[in-house]
Parts: sequence; structure tokens; C-alpha cells
Amino acid sequence: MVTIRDIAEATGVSATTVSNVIHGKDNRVSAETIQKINEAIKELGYVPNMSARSLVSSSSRVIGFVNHVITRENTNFMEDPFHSAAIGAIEATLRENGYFLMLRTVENAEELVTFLQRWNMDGLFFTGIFKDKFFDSLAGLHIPVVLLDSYVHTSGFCNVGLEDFTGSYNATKHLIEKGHRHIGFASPNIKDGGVLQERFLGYKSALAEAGIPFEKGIVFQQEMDLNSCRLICNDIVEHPELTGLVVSADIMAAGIMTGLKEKGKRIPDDISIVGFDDISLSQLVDPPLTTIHQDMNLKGRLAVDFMLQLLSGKTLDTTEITLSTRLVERSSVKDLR
Amino acid sequence: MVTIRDIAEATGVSATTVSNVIHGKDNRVSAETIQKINEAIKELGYVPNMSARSLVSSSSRVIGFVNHVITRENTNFMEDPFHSAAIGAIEATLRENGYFLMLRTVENAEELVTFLQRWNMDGLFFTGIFKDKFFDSLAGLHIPVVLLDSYVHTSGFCNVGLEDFTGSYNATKHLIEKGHRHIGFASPNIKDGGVLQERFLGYKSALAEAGIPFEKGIVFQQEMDLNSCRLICNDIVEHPELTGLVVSADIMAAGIMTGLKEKGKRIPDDISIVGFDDISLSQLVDPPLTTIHQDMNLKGRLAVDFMLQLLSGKTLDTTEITLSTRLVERSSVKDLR
DNA sequence: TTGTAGGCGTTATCAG
DNA sequence: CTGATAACGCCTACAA
Repeated sequence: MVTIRDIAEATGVSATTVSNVIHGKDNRVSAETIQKINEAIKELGYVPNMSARSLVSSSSRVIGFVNHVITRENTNFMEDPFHSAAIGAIEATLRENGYFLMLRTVENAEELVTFLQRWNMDGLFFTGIFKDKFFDSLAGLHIPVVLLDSYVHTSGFCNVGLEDFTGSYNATKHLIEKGHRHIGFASPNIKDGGVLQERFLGYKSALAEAGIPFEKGIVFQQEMDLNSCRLICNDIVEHPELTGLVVSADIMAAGIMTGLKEKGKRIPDDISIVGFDDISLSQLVDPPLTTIHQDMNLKGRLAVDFMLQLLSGKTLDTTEITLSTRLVERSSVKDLR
Repeated sequence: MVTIRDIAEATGVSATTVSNVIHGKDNRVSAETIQKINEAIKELGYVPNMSARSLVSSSSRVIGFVNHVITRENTNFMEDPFHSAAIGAIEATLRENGYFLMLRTVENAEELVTFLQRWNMDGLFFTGIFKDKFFDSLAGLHIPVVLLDSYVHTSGFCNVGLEDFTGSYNATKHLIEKGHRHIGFASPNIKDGGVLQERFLGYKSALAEAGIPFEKGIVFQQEMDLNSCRLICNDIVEHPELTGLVVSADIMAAGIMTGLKEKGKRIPDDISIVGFDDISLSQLVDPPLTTIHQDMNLKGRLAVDFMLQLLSGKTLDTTEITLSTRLVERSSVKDLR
């Protein structure tokens, strides 16, 4: 390993001078020396040792991407196409700015704090649902934290979110406007304070506004995989009055469409479906899915924007961005009027 | 930050002793002291500083996951559902074994080496296509390297791959057995020495074996997104003799199915399609896609197995695992016989 | 413009 | 059993 001292010896100067050149403190070093040192750095292939740097400067240039508390065994947190899209965007932008990305799932607050301290992370991205209690342990750490899709309003954290409520409200309203009156709601397990709850509330709100009584019996909660979707379909066909379904995730909508078709139901003739997310999949299913669009790449980029500002020590004017959604009409909704 | 010295002072022993306890060198410390120290560690919330540890031990417990050389702008390397699935599996297993995962895309060998040295990584996962030249710069680094889906046979690296050739051969053969004679091949851009090339060769081989002449004109290469697939469909319909299509990725197969349907073609009645990968999507499209199955989670886990063995300094009996594939018959292939 | 000294937190060596 | 000491590579005063 080539160290700063090797460069110093090779060029006949002190380590300090080399360090100064590396950090661009050009006013303290003669142009000639700078030249010489830079050449030696190239020549010998010097690369700064981040561990050493991190140790002395208590900044590591490492940013963590931490994923929700794992509940089930076997949860592969990358399976969600969203996380992956966001992470990709985040890695790219972070890299351009000289930061490094560490990926981590944690099961509890303790693990998280440990993780942070081990590497004295410079910042943290969070996604998924956390209890408020979870965040309390973070509050004392004063390190930049950017949340993705969080509804835990802990002060001091930035958040890039989505109009989940409105999106889902619009999805439901769309069905209502097309003449539907019996509209179910399907979703992965709805947890308190999460994205899905907002979407659920949006659905209920649209119903209420239209004077349609909410029925608990037509809210279906299951995992997102295909077999779970098939289970939901068993329930759905027990409700022949249903003409429409709001689904809080496209993947699930696709699964339900498949399940329904297997049972001989036609979409949208027998049941209309509106999804959420507008992942590429929604254009690939048959019929193409009417859904609520969101821009995940943008979400990732904005999250990094926040992070970079936070890291640079700026005080922010806003700490909360809520991206808007829009309905994308395709062919999975039938006009009943 | 609580340091080892804080613990030492709190318990009235030396830093060395604390260090010994932390590393389980119990034979060198009295049971009583151990007890005391462990309590203090809990009490004060001591967490080892990895930077310091890494600095002195020249091992960081950081494993890098490096993605292919980026060619296009805008390439979001997480968009491929495979990478994400593999990464998830890798992170989980690595974590269980006390390692940390850093994600990184690099554009050239220099960047890679720099990245490695900055953190003196303990190991490296690679995915995507690299030129041999790329690896040469790694060879001198003697750090454990595990490749995913590589066909660059540089000695000293482990690789977890797939029977790409055979899988694609079987896909093609399946169509032939069902009576198809005019079979096209669609794929993302086929690069030399990559997975896709193998799949392409498998296709050609099956053709040759059946005495079907290979036709360059019915090999379609495009990006994987829907619009590119639509472009392919324009070409496909120019070849009315085509009854079957082997597609080297399910996502693309799904896109082509959509494009074809938009043009009024029925699947499988007008054209039969066989995909590759068996991602969940393939069960969600209509008709469900006949495809070549592979287990991506397993791939990730095996890759970590390799890595852990390498890290423990073992000499391996095998350095190459090739996972097998199998044909999953669904409904996208018509029997022409 | 350049150099010296001290220290970041940890571990290994060697002595008590 | 326990502890002092040096070293890992780098950075930041402070001196020269």
C-alpha cells in the first residue's frame, strides 16, 4: 500500500505538504512542489486510506441505506422493485459526490445505532416503517437522516414522500366516476403509520365523499406474492356485488388479475382494477393496468439532494417533499355509466 | 463516542485487557474481570470503531458489490430484477457473518482499484460483463473475488454461473419439439463473452441440431424497455413465417408479448414465446409465459458461501458452480404438431 | 513555503 | 493474568 509518506519520501518533502496538496490547499505550497507531488501520486498510485482518514476526521463519507425492520424470516428487501430503483439512483448520485453507499437491514434500533457507530456514518437513508420509538434513538446522534416514504414525523429528519392519500383517493374516485359503487380494497398488510395506511384512508375518504358506506368485508390484506393474491381472489369471488377494486400496489394488482382470470373472471368486464405505482409491469399485463403513477427515480434523486445539503451543513428551508401522483388510464377499468 | 479506553478507565483495567475480552481471549483474563468489562461495555454502550480496527488490522470486514462497467448514461443498475434479488440475498447472508456490504458501480478498472484500496475491502462481488483486461488489474490484488454470471475465466476467481447455453438450447428445442421451424431470437444487446452470448449460442446450437438453417434476419437486439420491445415487434411482423420466438429475458418477453398483442397478434396462436429467468412477472402476463427457470436467491447464497470460504483462507476444491435450469411450461407455446 | 508533533481508536508484541 | 508501548495512515495545529 502506498501511503502519504511514501509520496513524501519520493518527492523529498514532508507528509504534511503532500497532505496539503491532496486537499488542494494550493496557497500553502509552491506550484513546483505541487507539480512534483501530483506526479508522484500518479506514478506510485497513491490512494487515500479512508479508514485512516475517517479515524482522524470523524467523517467517513459513508452513507448508509437502512431498510425496514425485518419481521418475517426470509424477507429479501430488494424484492420490492421500488427499493431497488431508489437505491440505484441514490448510489449513482452519491458516487458523483464522493460518497460511498453501505446497504444494511436492521432488526431493531440497537442494531441500527451499532451499525452507525461502527463506521461513523456521515448520513443515513431510511425506508420502510419504523416506530417512533425507533427514531428516538437516532435523534441523539445528530447525523443527517433522510427518510423515504415515512409518515413518522420526527422533527429534524428530512423526508421524501408521496401523495399516497390523494393518489389512492383519486384511484377510488376514478372508479366511482365510472359508475362503480361496490369497490373493494386490496393491499399488503396495512400497518399503522405506513404508506399503505395512507392509501387505505384515501380509499375510504373517496368512498365517504360519494356517500358509499365503507364495508370492512371487502378490504383484503395479504402478502404480495402470487399465491397470496390467489387467496384474495377466493374472497373476492365471494362478493359478486363487487365491480371495482383498488389495489395499493401494482405487483399485487397484477397478481390479482392473474388469479381472477384463473377463476374465469374477465377484466375489466367483470371487475375493474386500479393499481398504484405504475411500475413497468403495469403496461405488461393484460389488460394494461390503470394505475397511479409515481416517479421513483426522482424520489431517489431528491433524497440525495436532501442528503447532500444536510451534509454540507446548510440549514434547509424545507425538510419535507411530497411528490404528487397522477392517474394513468389504461384498460383495466370499465365504464359502467 | 465510547472508546475502548473509556471502558478501561471505567473498570480500572488497561485498554489491552478490554481488547482481549472483546476478542474472546478468555484464557488471558480472569473470569471476574471479564464479567466486569462486559458489564461496562453494555452499560456505556461501547461499539468498536471499524475504521480504527481496519486501520490496524488491514481487514475491514467490508465486502464490495461492484456492478458492470457503465456504458450508457442513465443506467440504473438496480433496474435489473436479478441484481436486486441477488444483492438482497447477499446482504442478508453477509450480515449474519459479520460483514458489511458496499455497493458501487465503476466505469473502469482504475476506479475499481481505487475503490478497493480506499477501504481495503476484504472481498468483492462482481456482476456483469468485464473485459479480461479489467480483471488483470485485480489479479495482483489478491483479495477474494466472487463473480456472478461471468464467462471470463480468469484463474483465481470464483464464479457462480448458470447453464445459460443449455437453458437457451432447451428453450429452443422445446419449440422445435412442438413443431416450430421458424424460430427467432430476441435479446438485449449481445456482448462478447457475456451471458447473453451463451444464450444466443444455445439457441443456434438447437437450431443446428434440428437441421434448421440459422437466419441472421430473425435475431432481434434491443434494450429491454417496453418501447424498444415495440420496435422489435415492428420487425417481427415483417417476418410472417415466424411461429416461435426465444427471448433471452422474461422482462423482454413480456414487453414483446405486449407489443405483439398491440399489433393484433395472438399468443401463442400466431406466435409462440419462450422466455428466460422465470421471474415472478412470467406468471403474471397473459398468457403465462413458458420460460427457463433459475434460482436467483440461491445464486446469491452460493456466492456468499464462496466468499466466506475464501475469506476464511481455505483452499477451495471448486471455484466454479454452474446452476442448472429447467423449463417451466406455461401457456405461451402452441403445439403445432 | 515547508516541517514537526500529537493524536484519532484499535491491536499486537512483549514485558511484568 | 495484566499492562505499557508502538504502530496502522492520516490530519491539524503550530513552528520554523
